[in-house]
Amino acid sequence: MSTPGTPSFQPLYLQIKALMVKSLEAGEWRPGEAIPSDLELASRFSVSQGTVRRAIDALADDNLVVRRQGKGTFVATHTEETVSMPRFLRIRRDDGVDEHPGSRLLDVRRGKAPADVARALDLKPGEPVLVLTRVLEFGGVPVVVDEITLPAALFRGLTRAKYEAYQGSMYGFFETQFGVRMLKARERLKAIAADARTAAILGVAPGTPLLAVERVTTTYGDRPVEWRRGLSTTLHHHYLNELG
Amino acid sequence: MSTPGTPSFQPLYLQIKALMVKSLEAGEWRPGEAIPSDLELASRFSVSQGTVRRAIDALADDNLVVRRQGKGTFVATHTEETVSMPRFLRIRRDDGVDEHPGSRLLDVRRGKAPADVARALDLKPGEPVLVLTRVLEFGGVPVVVDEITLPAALFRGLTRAKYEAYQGSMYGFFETQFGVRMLKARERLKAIAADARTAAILGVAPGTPLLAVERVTTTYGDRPVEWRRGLSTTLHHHYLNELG
DNA sequence: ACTCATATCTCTTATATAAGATATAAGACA
DNA sequence: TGTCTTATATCTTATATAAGAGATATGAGT
Repeated sequence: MSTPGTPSFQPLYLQIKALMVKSLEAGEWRPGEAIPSDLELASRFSVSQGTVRRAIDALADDNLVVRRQGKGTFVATHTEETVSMPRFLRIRRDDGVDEHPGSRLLDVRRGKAPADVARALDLKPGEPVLVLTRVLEFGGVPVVVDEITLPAALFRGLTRAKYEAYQGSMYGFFETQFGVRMLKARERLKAIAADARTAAILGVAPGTPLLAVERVTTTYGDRPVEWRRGLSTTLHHHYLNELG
Repeated sequence: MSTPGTPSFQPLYLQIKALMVKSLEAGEWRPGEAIPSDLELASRFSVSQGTVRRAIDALADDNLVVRRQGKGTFVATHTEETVSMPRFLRIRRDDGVDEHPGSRLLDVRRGKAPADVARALDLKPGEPVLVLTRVLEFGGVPVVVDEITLPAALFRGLTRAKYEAYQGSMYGFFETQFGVRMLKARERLKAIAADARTAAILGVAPGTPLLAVERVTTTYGDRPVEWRRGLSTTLHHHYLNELG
């Protein structure tokens, strides 16, 4: 019988995985780069190739690395998402066309974390944050208004000009410019009535039902590093979710 | 160079997996039962135990089977969800309490598939369907109104009385009474204004923003077998989604 | 209650082989 | 000589096998 609370037996390959996560977190292997080969890692950790493989499989399951046969295993990155669909974006066109939306930054300002956001971000209420407001446009039509709150301490030097100079996705920007890697997210969806300002941006009548998506995004160790709230018209778009 | 269209190389363990899916689909191994042990399967398919393991791992990833160390590998079932949260239900209370909602059936009627539903279910427009209407209640408070459309051919003999006699989740009912196993689902979420009837059921004002969840549920071979549309108040509840 | 045997899944190692990617050497040819 | 093509070697990950030890659950016997 195992005492509740006692950490149950952890297989070797998960221990190896944990070591590798540390290397990733410490930046020993950087996004986009290849990590050492199976055999190198096997000798480094003094385990068999098969055990290293299982550890890497687990990392690949968590989307921390990507394996490419014949080439190597690469640290996952948000900077290669410009071609495909951003990994965390679930809004789609109703007609099924897989369009990559454009992003338009409306505003960057500093502020203090309100109580609820502070709780979600593990900050003390009133700690300095950055608040970005942006619009996602499908085919030039505004569909989503995002309000993105970031702990100022992690994103020192983020300005509107800096973001606009960057070519690529927002998470790619965070990753390359601030070393903050967005790994997981938890979203809570609600339906709300459009306020006047959002309605104006989205070109709908105030009071129109909008899809509200509140997201807490985390990095290594499930540490929350982003809080955002997106409001979407769902006249010609929807939020897609696959249950498996 | 591989000719486009040529089926690319398929590893042995995936072939074994496919064979096992056939056995599951054919009902050789029934929901809740144990499948043969690793070693038995290895000898049956004339491959090593390791290869069988990988095949079973793949089945477990797809939620088709569940492994229990020391006991065996069991065919996944919806009939054991009464204790835990139903696997496909994402509506949660805002206060974080993990409550299992109650289900109240309002109506069962037969009808003909309208064009859009027919398309989603791979039926011809006008083919006979069953339409169930039910309410999900959290702590006795109605939160979701579901309209569930089923191909009549697959659910012959489904009546209100029969469902109410069954103790357990709806998918458990479908599984045990009709042999239809719900494996995957694809949901499209929108925000809409409450119509008069739904508003009355949910106890909100007509026009209140509701979360609309359209679901197409599939069984083996990605064959669609259920279409449903749920309308939820999101005053004290939300739809939870983890992105990973 | 306790121990023990046994059947199960789980993990680790070791060894081969296959398949994809890439660089380099060798040869054909103008 | 210079360039193109082909063959070869050598990386990489991917797959398969076999054998042994560990962990968990169950039931039989004491």
